[in-house]
Amino acid sequence: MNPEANIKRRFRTQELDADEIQEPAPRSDAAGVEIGLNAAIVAVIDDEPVALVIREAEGATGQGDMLPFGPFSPIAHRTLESGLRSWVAEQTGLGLGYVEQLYTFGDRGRHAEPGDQSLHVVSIGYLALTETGHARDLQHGAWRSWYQYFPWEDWRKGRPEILAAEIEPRLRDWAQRPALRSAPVRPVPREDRIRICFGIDGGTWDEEKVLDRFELLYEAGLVDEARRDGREASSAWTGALPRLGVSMQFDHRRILATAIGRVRAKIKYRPVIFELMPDDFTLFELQKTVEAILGPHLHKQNFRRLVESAGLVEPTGDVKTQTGGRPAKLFRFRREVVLERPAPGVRVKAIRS
Amino acid sequence: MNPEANIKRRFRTQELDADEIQEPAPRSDAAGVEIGLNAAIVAVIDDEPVALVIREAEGATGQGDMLPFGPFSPIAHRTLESGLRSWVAEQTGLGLGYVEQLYTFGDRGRHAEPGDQSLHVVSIGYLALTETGHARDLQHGAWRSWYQYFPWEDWRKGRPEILAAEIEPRLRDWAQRPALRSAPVRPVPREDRIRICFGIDGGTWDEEKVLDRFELLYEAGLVDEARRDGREASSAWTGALPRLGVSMQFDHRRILATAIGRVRAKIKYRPVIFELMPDDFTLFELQKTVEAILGPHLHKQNFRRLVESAGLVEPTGDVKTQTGGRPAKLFRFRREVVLERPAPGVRVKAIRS
DNA sequence: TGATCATATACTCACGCCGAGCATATGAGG
DNA sequence: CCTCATATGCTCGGCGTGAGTATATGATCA
Repeated sequence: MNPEANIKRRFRTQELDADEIQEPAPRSDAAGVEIGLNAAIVAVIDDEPVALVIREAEGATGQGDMLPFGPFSPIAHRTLESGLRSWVAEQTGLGLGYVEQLYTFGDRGRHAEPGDQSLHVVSIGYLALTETGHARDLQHGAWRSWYQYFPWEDWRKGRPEILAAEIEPRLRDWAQRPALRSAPVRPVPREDRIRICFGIDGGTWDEEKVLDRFELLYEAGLVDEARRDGREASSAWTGALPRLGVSMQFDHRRILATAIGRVRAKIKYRPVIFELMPDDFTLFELQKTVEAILGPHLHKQNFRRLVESAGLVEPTGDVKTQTGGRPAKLFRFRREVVLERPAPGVRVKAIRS
Repeated sequence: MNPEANIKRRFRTQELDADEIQEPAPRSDAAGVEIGLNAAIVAVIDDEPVALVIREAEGATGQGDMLPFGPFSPIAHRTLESGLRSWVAEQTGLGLGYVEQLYTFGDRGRHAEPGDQSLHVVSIGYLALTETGHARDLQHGAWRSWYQYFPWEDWRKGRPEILAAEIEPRLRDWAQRPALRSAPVRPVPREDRIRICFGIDGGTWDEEKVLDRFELLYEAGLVDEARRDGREASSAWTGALPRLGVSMQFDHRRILATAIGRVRAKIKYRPVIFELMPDDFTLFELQKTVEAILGPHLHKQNFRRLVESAGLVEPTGDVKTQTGGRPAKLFRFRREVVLERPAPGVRVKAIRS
């Protein structure tokens, strides 16, 4: 049995995803699939969470920022990850440290430039974390706050106004309109999806659902990428739509959303936060970095107790003065924790026989 | 700036992964990358966790079982996931329900048939969960206990003997030998990796680290796939190596390992376990299914309390007799929970301003 | 120089989750 | 009808964690 010699068209099984993407007629052939490697590189600079973007010159053909990316070449690249590192090094001058694969996007139309709907690119998104010190080595590109692309995710000053002012009314309007081509077996009502994603009507805001929120806005035609991809805008708001965040080229904003959600989730069960920290830091600086990633404020004393009792840090012996008050003890990451604890806090804990 | 018109060979940045794969000379050109869609389809039949495999006829060219898979065709397939569903339907007759992307594997040599080391295939692995009832609709292929491929993961009867008898001594031997080509910046000593992955010397067994354990065995040359891919076997044991689990073709065992780890992790924070259950079930049947996935036994009363108090199930009103004792109440999954709770149990909880 | 303030650090308490054991209900099978 | 196996219900104790209060120490400025 050799399935590779057996490419033919076949019937569509029922689709479970509630996706309504328009389908342009494909033009390229089966072999013409290109693999794009995309890097969402995250750092925290001056307590601001930032992503590394390549900014398009004004008036250029494309529209908006891009993430560093390039095609995967099986000749030049030993692995997918090394290919990514090469592209990032070439395009930005940055040598990556921590790198983690996020997701592979392959929907039609998502990664399409205007006028060329048939380019079939499968995007493999990666998350990279960079220490603030290294972040300043940048040669090309720019660090840009990720809240410029997702203003509704910025809860540092309380609930963002854009939610009640712009997003929620338009989403409610969209929820009233009939779904066009969705054929999920058991569709989740739009009202419920909105409530879950945006935590309204008694729901709670889950800071990890960054991608879900962006995809909902995309489906509702409320972000520029949706209109660019040919999705019709909400009829009631056509022409009067404000830009919900700064858009990006291709599906890069989706990849960045995936990255933000992943970081926010991961720092809770893996010590990846230290990938963003310099070698020595105060506990308050650490907390500020965590808050930059997660959003809302944390309880200071409990944060301190948590971090110390978990054995995540150890004091260096030095202190940092000029903090505006009592000098703060400096700490460093205890790398040995990963050798000691398996993974802090699992839910259903098993009992040993 | 157009990175796509800029494919050329570039220097290698430092590699952070501790990988020592041999690198055959590439033969295909840059455009010849094929995308393989692979499905790890999981079910629980008679309290046994099983995966759907295509069994190779005896004496055929390849060696070992395969997961259902096929190449992605941008013409025939609207999305990656619909392509996967098509391939599975064709090869097994099974219509998939819950499907989730796992990981994209792209290392050289991993997905290579003997004698053709230059085939460049990027494998996108998927996890699918199938209810026991649907599982019997199978037309081609076979359900096979996943512990046949990973006997060291089977802790239902206590710690598997194969660990102390076969695996640990060989791993300790491997740890003593010098690393050949690894060039990580901050290498984790082999002893520590073994201790973390297999929970020996005071470590704890983490049932989610299925992939880490398999990759360690691969690196140590202790699984058949490693030898097939050209990795030299442990010198001290050459010729006397027992097979550690049943091997699979290509990198399918690695994908299955990823799938097992993902299911084990995911049932702890998402109600995916019900994708494996029939509509009506007793709480003990539910517990048995969870235990089939996770391994060790759970505390019965606490499991019951957890499931009920979380609002995950509701009684149907019926009972199931002939259970050998008092008839058990039948329950069904309360789908509304996903509309109510965001995600049970996050670690660092944020306080509202 | 000393008063004042801001920050760092320490201690305490209470609630709730969860591991663990005991007790009771109910029907099957001999 | 007795016995057993399983289902179901209840309770206790420890620990994690949210949250408040108290103290230490140095910067800043009148």
